[in-house]
Amino acid sequence: MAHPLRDIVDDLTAGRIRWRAAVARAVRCIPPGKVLGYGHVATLLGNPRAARQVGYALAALGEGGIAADGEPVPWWRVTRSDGTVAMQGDVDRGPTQVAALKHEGVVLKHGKLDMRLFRWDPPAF
DNA sequence: GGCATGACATTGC
DNA sequence: AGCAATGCCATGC
Repeated sequence: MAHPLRDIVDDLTAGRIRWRAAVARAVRCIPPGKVLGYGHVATLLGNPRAARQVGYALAALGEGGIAADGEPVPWWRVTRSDGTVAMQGDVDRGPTQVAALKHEGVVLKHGKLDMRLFRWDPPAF
């Protein structure tokens, strides 16, 4: 397993894991201080058009971002491709995500973050 | 299998 | 820049 992402994609395509489980594992690969767009995650998993389903998978996370496997997921490192944060209108999750990002050094200017600067460059595989 | 539901992306105003 | 209309597809009923 040279690259964790490769294993995830393999498990997904082989039908060993569900889509949302693949999303959870992929998001865990994002290092602190970096972010990825929903579409980026979908692309990594081999389904470029399933951006919306990435959001759906994250929405299915339990309290505290705990996935079905019991492990936490750094869901706050996933933003919209234009650099805005989803659910900003949400009194709970919106501010929480912004605060978590800021804690890792990801600053937002005018409600947006610079994707050119903070987007994670995944290892090729 | 059909139908509704979305933490999105893209395009066209 | 901002907004509406469309396309998308995993999940659950």
